[in-house]
Amino acid sequence: MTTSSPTGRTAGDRPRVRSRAPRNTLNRERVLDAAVALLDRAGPDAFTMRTLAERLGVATMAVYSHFASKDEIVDAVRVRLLAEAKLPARPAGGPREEVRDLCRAAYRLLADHPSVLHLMAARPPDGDEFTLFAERTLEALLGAGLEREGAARAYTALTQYTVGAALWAARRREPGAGTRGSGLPADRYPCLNALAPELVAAAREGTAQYERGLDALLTGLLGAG
Amino acid sequence: MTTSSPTGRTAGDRPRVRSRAPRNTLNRERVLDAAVALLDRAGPDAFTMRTLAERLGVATMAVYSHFASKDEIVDAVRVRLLAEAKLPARPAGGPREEVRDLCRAAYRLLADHPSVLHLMAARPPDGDEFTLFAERTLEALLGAGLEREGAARAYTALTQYTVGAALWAARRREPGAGTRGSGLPADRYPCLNALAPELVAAAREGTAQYERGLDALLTGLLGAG
DNA sequence: ACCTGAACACCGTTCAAGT
DNA sequence: ACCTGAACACCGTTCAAGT
Repeated sequence: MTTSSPTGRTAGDRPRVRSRAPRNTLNRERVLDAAVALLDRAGPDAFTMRTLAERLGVATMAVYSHFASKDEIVDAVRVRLLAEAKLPARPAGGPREEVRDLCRAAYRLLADHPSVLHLMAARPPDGDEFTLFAERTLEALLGAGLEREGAARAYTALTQYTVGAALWAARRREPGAGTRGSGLPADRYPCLNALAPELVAAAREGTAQYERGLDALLTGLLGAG
Repeated sequence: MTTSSPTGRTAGDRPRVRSRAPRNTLNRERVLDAAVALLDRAGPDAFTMRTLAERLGVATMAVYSHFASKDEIVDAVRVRLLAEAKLPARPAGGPREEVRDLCRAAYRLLADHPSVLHLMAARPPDGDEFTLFAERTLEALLGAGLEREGAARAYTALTQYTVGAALWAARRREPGAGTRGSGLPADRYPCLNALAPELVAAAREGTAQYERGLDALLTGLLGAG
């Protein structure tokens, strides 16, 4: 990836020496690109103003010329990724299928970008940035026959379930997870022991597990359509 | 709260001066008590080894005589609170009611202790410490007629929904939340605008909203019992 | 064995200074 | 206007020392 440096710097013993960066290397766009990449690749713990600046090849404080604080960057990342979410085209199947496809798209976004997940868990979207998804979901719920309060409740429940499921799946994907079920006294916890393989499978599955639960929730909310 | 100090220290200008604490002031129990209190009262961001030690009236490093790291304390807090969770007595109503009551108890625990919520979101329980809740829920799901795989999937979906809903409710309870719905172009987002009051109400409700969604999910999972 | 204070390697952010 | 480096007030944790 590292082609010959345009600055012609010799690969000396103190590579940290950075001659002053060109006047307009940075802008909000470039900062956000690097932020998303860093967040997705290294996780929220490694998302640091110092390493972010390092990836950008610039001094730490240069970033503060474009964002007032780390929180402002985090907010902007969330807005960008939610805006990027590709919502499905309106399906032919009717309102129930549309709700299902919209939720699947939201789940996929969260599963693909663990960073957004973390950001959503820390501060659930409460308006402007989530508008398109919310609008179309509410429209479909109303189209499915729910009255106003029922549609609002159904939308909330669907979003809560989607975030919870994505969070679960993301954590299961991390290093030390998965090898459990042992160490439980079989006489005290017979069901847990008997169903250990199925539980591990359900936890490992992610998408398939989510979609089964989603169908159940939709059935409960909309009827057995 | 501050009664006269047993050490007879004069209320001088440097209250930070702490004469050596008695030999056995600390133990794991006392550390965990203070940790839970601090976590619940001040939130995860304020949960610091330094302030924890301060609450205990002891030097920061004293805590490390009983726990190897901050993570170990966090794990122990999670285990303790999950163990403390009061599960409901077996109801007369049958398996569906038992599942519902177990989930409500789990939601109440998470809602009452935002700290556990944060800890669960960061690392969902994967075995030993969650055993009793899992065992009884799985037993009831099998009793409701689900086969092994169906029970495991249902348990997973219920837990995911419960964590997601509690997370949502907890964040809604924080300072700047609630006053939204304005600023949206009504022609682009007609449903969102029309349902704004209902959405705010659903988000604000917490428990009632959770229980409606739970009933829907149970209906979808178990049939219209 | 248990508690302490100084110190180390981090972190986000302020500030005065460079161009 | 934009970028830089030193500095400040934090953080978790190591270490040598006290009792």
